Amino acid sequence: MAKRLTQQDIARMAGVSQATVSLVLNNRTDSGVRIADETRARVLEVIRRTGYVANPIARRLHDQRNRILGVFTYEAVFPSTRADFYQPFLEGIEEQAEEVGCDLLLFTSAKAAGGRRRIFNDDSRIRLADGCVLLGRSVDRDDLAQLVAEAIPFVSIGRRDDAGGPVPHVGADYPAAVRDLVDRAVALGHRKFAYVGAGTGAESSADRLRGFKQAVAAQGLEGTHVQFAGLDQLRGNGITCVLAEEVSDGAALVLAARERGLSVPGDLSVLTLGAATRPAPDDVALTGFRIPRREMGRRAVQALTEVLEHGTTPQELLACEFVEGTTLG
Amino acid sequence: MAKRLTQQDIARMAGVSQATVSLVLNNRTDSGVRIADETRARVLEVIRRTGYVANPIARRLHDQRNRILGVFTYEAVFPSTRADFYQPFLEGIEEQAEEVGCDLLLFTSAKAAGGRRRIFNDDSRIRLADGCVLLGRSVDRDDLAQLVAEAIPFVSIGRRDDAGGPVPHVGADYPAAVRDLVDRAVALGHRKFAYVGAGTGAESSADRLRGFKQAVAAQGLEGTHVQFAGLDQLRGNGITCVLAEEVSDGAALVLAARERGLSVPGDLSVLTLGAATRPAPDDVALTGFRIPRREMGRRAVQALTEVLEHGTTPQELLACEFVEGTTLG
DNA sequence: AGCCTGTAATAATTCGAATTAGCACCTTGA
DNA sequence: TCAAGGTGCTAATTCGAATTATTACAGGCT
Repeated sequence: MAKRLTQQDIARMAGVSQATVSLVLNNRTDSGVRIADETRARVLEVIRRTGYVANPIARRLHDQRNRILGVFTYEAVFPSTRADFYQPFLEGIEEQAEEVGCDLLLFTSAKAAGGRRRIFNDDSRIRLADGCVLLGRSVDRDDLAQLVAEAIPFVSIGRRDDAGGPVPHVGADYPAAVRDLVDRAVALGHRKFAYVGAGTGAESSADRLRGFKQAVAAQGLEGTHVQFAGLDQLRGNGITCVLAEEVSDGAALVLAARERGLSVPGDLSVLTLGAATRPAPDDVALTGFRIPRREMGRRAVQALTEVLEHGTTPQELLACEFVEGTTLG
Repeated sequence: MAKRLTQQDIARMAGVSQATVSLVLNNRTDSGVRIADETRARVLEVIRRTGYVANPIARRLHDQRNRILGVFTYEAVFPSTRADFYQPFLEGIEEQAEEVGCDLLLFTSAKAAGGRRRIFNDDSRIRLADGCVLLGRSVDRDDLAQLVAEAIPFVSIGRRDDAGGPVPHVGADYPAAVRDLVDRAVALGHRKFAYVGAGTGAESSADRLRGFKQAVAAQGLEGTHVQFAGLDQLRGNGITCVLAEEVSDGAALVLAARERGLSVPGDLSVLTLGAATRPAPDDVALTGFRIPRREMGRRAVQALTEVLEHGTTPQELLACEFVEGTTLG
């Protein structure tokens, strides 16, 4: 197997020094560097003849960037059961990575010590990348704290509470989106609301519930919070509008109501808050909002670029887009 | 911007030399190298505390392994329009990569000079990875030849013709799968067949058509080949069984026939050969075969491991599984 | 003391390309 | 004839980790 050509080889063939080859190759014409046209031509001719291409490895060693961005997820990204959630984010990430000329490193080697991957284990490879995008509904708090403590350049997709310091993130503005939904419902005459879902745990859940509470408080209305949707219970309390954190919960509620002979949105309005932890039927046109997942992916990579270049700590919330369905009236 | 830690830094902290850190890190215990347990422990402690990981670039400049496997595709992998095709392969790739403890590098930086990515451009990063899996319906012949010529470890998913030498690949055994379909149809009484699809260009197309021709020849029957499916033309020629390369073409044919009041498979049988270049409706239960995409992904990574370890040139075709649908009778 | 034998660690070099400092040569001009 | 200034190129160093050759030192033996 023919050994790869080096600049030294080219230099020898052209009867010049390795430095000259490098200068010609990089077309350096700035101050203090001059190569005679005749020499330049001779070197270029040898390069053309041999088809020499600079070894990217050696080249990267010199500047301080590998042009590799890491993508960390707490579970495998490709299984189709996870596709609904990860896919749109990754699409944006890939797009922007292509834009800035970086390759993406998926940390598949992070062995699941007990089912779930960890960023920091005895042989963490996180530093292989120049920086890292964190992807997942929730993020291990210890991992997060360590990332901050060790000043590893990273950006979380999804807002994160401080963890021993501010956490750079690109999230969705759930409070605003939920408030908007409540306000629309109020405008249509609704007065008694229920929030169905965890409302706690992951920041994304807490943010939604917070938006809900803010909205009902601002309107001076009643709003209750339950973990699970009990149709009878809701109806019994005179609730006319339900906000379901999970899309699948919302859809299930609509189907259950209709099965019971109730009209949606005639008797009950159901709004969804976009969470897609579980796959949901797509034959129910729920009213709610769309999480700008792809855009979040793009922005996360842009933010990471800023972190890498200026050492900043970007935090940004993107607006969610209202989706006109058939379940609000 | 916090500079990346180097072995020199670790050495300073542990009060030893850079060489010692390297030796400890690589767990070198062979002849002539000895590190006192106490020293080793001290160095390891600093490494653990700092989360230091060797710079892959520098490491790769010197020897040959990074535990990074590259994945090259000629287009973005994540857009949902491409998901049907890439997803199952990637699932297998990710699975096996996790198995062997390697991270995956997606070459998103390969600038699309004119829409399509290229492996070799002025700053090819292919060598960042230990080896590379090539993914796509067709592969640029020049790229392939250069990979072979430069002895870059790689494995193609999908059989490839020689390109200045044998091309390592893990493919699907289309000829056998198509022959099997024809034989089944013959057993049910069919005598006149048509193959609908390119049948040329990509190896996967050519292989299918070859299998088709072999099968009808072996049975001494008639088989015609057309690029596009014209229902009238097919019927006019007395054809009773159509093999459609593309799933979407097969589905379209079935829908068109039924719209025309024809019965499938009563009046016409339609078989699909699994190509998923375009998204297809999933409400038509086509009879045909399943391409073991996920398994191919797995095997490709295994094959790549063999290439890396033994310098072999594995070539393997996996069997396709017959899928009993409702369109053959 | 002098010599040998292990043991434990380090200095120095290597990989390939980029960069900086500086050398050797050639004109000019006084 | 010699300093000044410009031109064209190269030697030497750098990046970070791996490896080879070498040194330093302790303890045992004659």
